[in-house]
Amino acid sequence: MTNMNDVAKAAGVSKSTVSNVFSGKRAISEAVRRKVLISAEQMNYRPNYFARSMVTKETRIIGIVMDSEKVKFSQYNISFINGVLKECNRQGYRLLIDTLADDYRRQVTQMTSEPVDGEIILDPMAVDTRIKERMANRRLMTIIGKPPAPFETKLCYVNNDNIQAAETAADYLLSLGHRNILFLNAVRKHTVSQDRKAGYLQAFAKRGWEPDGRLTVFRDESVPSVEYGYVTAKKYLQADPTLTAVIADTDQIALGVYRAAAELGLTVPEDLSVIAFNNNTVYPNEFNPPLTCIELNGEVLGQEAAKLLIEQLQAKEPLVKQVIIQSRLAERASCAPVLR
Amino acid sequence: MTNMNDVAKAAGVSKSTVSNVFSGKRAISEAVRRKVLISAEQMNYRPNYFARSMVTKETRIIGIVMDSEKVKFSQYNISFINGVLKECNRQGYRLLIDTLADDYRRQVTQMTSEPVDGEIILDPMAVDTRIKERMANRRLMTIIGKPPAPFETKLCYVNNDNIQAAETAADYLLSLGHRNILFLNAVRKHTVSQDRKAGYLQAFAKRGWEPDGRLTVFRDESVPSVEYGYVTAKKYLQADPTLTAVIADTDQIALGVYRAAAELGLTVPEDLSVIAFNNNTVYPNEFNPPLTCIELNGEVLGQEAAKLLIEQLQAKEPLVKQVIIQSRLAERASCAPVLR
DNA sequence: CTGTTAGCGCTTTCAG
DNA sequence: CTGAAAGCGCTAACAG
Repeated sequence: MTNMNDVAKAAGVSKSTVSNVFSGKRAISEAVRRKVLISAEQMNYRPNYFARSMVTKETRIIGIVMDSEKVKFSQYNISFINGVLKECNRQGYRLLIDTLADDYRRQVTQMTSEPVDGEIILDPMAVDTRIKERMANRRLMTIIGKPPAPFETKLCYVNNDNIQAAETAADYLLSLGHRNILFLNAVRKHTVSQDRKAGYLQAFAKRGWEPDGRLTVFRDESVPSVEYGYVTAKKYLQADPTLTAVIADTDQIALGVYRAAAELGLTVPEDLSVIAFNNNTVYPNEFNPPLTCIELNGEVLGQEAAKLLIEQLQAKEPLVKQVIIQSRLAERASCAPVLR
Repeated sequence: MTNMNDVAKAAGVSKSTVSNVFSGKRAISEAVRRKVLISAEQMNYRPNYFARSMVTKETRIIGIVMDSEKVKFSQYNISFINGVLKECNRQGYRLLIDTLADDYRRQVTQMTSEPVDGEIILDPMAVDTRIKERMANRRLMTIIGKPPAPFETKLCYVNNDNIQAAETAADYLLSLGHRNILFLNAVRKHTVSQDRKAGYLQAFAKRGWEPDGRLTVFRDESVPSVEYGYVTAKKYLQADPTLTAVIADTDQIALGVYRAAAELGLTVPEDLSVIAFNNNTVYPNEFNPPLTCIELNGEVLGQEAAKLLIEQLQAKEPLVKQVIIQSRLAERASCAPVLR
């Protein structure tokens, strides 16, 4: 590999002149600049990324770390990633999927600093060693979702307003006259599910009511989405004919609900209203009937996360800031007033 | 930041001993090893990623580069990425989304070597500067899809067997008695579309027939998938009542076809058979009727791509190898024998 | 505006 | 099995 010295010699200038041509940190006369660039071009030279990073202590790479057990992007993540990517591109950063399998993490030979300036942490958990460890090392990060309670006021995070989202969903159904609403929530351990439950309760509370606690179901992680929606909805709908509406955690779960309804001879939305949280506008629109949704804008979430992280990287002072993203109701055709 | 020297001093050993403890390149007595590890732990030390990379000339990061215009993962890409990630994890590599906006790429200050050992190149085009440039610099890569003709025999690539896939689709419809089959193909410029067209023609040819050339339509990139399926299918179906089947490039396009059919009073599959290429088993299964597909296994593609790239990285000799992935027919309920 | 010099933190000879 | 010394390719501080 040809290096800076070679280029300097070929162009008949000093190493630091070449450095400055490429880093732009100091003005260089146009004549010299051109000479250097031509030599570099001929020799097919480009500055070495690591050598530069080593001295500047900056990589211009941000990491995204997910739960190392799953190491798999979901439907949900993809729009998020696209948002992150968009902002990275705007600001000249690269994105590293910064998850190593646990087998590797534990090996001493793999114990190195992370090659990133900062990280976006996905799926924070109530007890999260990833976050603790990074705080101990003063690494910069932004969390997606609500961080564990002890850190909530100390960290940067970006989150959907899950309380508002769930309240909007429940309130919408209540306003259509529904009273017995089945809530097919996500996995219990995540903070999202707790917030959504709170929002759901709040919608009832605002009217001075309280829903039947048994109508909030938490998902079992091992069951696929559609299956979860199908099995659970079928069970509850059969057991309780007064149920007139379902809130589903995702559009795929709603699909399962549709199937259950069809099998039970229930028509959506005449006999059963269905609403879901989701962040994909393509499929829900083509469901039969088109699915009314609370649209979570994953792309905006991702973009804000990247923006907030990069803001931290460039700030002189430590920065603590939260960004909460509102979601909105997209009325389509899966909800209707309850028939008396 | 604490460095190797600090740890060496604290542990009362030399720098190179510390180095060997962390790199595992030379055996170290258990007593010394433990002493070093304890000191490191106390000082919260981890070897610096870049300093190491700089001398080993290895990053253990692989890049994935997409068309820098779009910088956006599609539905299609996600399972692919998951496959790549799976293999990276298995082998202890990290994944960098190695796309910088064109504005940045063109800046001299951003001209550096890429911080990766090798790259996976997405969406190769007939004339692809990304590939040319990398070949000139002897960078290691594997291409996804068929590389531009001049390089086809010189590069590693992984591809779906698109000819086989399209032939299978067309043959299936022909065997059901369909003769006038509309083919809603992808964008013309990609090699995929050409291969699929070839497969489609081949199915006819094997029976000594030739389809009406006007029945193969290429997609206009600017139109969203569902829209493309809807508008095109509607137009052709109205113009030509002898059409009894459609091959759609993706499940979303098929969704558009469903809508067109519904509007024209055509029932799927009785009046119109629909089949699509796709790599998502969740949604198509829940369509009404469930969509018969040629299933492209994106995850396998991704995994093989990563495997092939890492194989190159570790090979002593240059390696040229191709991996072709077969796809299979998933019969669901959107195709039926043609009625006479 | 240009050049000289001293590291950044690690691995890698090469001697012990 | 351990240690000393020489670089990897770059930037930054300083002097001209």
